[in-house]
Amino acid sequence: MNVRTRFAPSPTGRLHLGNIRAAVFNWLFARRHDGAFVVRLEDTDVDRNVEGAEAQLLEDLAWLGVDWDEGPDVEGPHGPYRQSERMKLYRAAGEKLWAAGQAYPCFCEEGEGEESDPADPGFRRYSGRCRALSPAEAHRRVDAGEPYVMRLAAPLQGTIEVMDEVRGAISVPAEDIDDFVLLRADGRPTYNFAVVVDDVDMKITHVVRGSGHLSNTPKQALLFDAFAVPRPVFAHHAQILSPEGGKLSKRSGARAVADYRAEGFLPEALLNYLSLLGWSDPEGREVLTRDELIAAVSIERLGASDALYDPEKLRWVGSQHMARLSLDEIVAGVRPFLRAAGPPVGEWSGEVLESAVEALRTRLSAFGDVVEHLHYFAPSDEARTVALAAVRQDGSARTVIGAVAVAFAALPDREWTPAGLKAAIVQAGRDTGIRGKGLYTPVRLAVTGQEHGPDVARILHVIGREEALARLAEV
RNA sequence: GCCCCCAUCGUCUAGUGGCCUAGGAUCUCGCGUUCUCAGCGCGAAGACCGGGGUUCGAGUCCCCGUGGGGGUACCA
Repeated sequence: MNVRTRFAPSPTGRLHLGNIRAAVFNWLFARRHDGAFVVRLEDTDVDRNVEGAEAQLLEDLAWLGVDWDEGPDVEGPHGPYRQSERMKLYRAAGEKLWAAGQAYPCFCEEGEGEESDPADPGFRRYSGRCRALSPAEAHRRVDAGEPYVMRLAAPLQGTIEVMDEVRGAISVPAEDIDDFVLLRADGRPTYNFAVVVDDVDMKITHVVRGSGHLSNTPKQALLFDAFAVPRPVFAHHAQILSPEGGKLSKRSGARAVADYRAEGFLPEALLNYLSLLGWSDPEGREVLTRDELIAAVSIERLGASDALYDPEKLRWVGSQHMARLSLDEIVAGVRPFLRAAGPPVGEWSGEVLESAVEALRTRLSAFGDVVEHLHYFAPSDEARTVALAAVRQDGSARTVIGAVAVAFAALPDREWTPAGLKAAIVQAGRDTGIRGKGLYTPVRLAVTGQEHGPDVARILHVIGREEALARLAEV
């Protein structure tokens, strides 16, 4: 079978962690089987469409490395790929179902003709009143221009069974699904109808999505049946919930894909983390490349229970991917963030830049993290004041600083390197008879204003002779 | 209200009746490496939601309860 999957977002805003999850799996799955991945825009709700959202959405997908074979901006044999441009198709599909006796026009006002149950306050269901109309009358009234909606002639009794690849067979009583609306009075399709018409037309073979869509599935299955086409494979995976377990909303950490991008997060790492929610590698690996994910992905390994978004683990995955990068790659990734930080760090280049990145690389989950660690090179005034005071109070420390300053001053320029500086410090230690902590800490304090941080020699290399000597002289 | 789905360490998960005195990852803590921090290595702590069944045997199967998620729209 030629696998075809799709991602069908609404252009209502940025792509979020929640909605991207389905895109990731569908894409991985299509690639795994050399199939096609289709992007379709569900923009039938004109009021909710947001200007520019479509372009951003595609941009976010592209950044993630999720590429599509057919979509709004790619010609394909099953287009157009915007629902707003497919209106004729939905109407035609409605007519077809009517002609086949699977649907019927309904002339009731909205809310009219519904059954209710005094014993069950929340109960509401369309009675099927217009279903009883004779074909002749229905046609007469439609032809007369009377407003109507098209409803599905849903099964009256029995149970509707749907096969879900993740959770097995699920069934719902037929009475719980009424003759829902397919085409609105203004001719626009409802969500469930548009989805199925498109999935049929676009020959979608696997519908993989979050468990939130599970309750739509029986309705959609009924529609596939009404069209007399085979149902696609349905698979409902875990949905992403907020860290607290509630719905993933902006407040609860549902960040836009674009935010991660802006922070310099590695797209491959985000892809990796997302795939880990509700899916597990048969070999138990947790850090996987794009290609490894494609090779490993399968519906069988999808989980049924919802997963909580865990920013901590995301960071860890990010750091793991970062660790696999070469120094050059990190330098390149970090450069824009350094530039934005302004001088002097914005002007680092060559060996100095490399040294700085080498000093910081184990602390990065994303390129943008680099700015949080710049204080190691450019300490705040308060930090230095406090640190300097501590050094001045300590006779041994002052001795060290003096010796180190002398050693540094004598260091040829070409030896102003991490190795050369380290040697100079060691030499100063020998001269003063002070070693270990007593030797390094005063230097670190005087230079960085902090007790902890990356290799002191590296920091000295980065800040340069002039600045380094100036700081030591302040003691 | 009614319908559907879900339920293993705080979190992500492995586990398809005996291999489970429940494994891995993250997080936390300790030790080691090291001038310190980060990283890395090693170790510790930490879970089968509750109650009934079925079975020689249940984390694994069934039922009920509880909790969570979703639906119940001429929203998507």
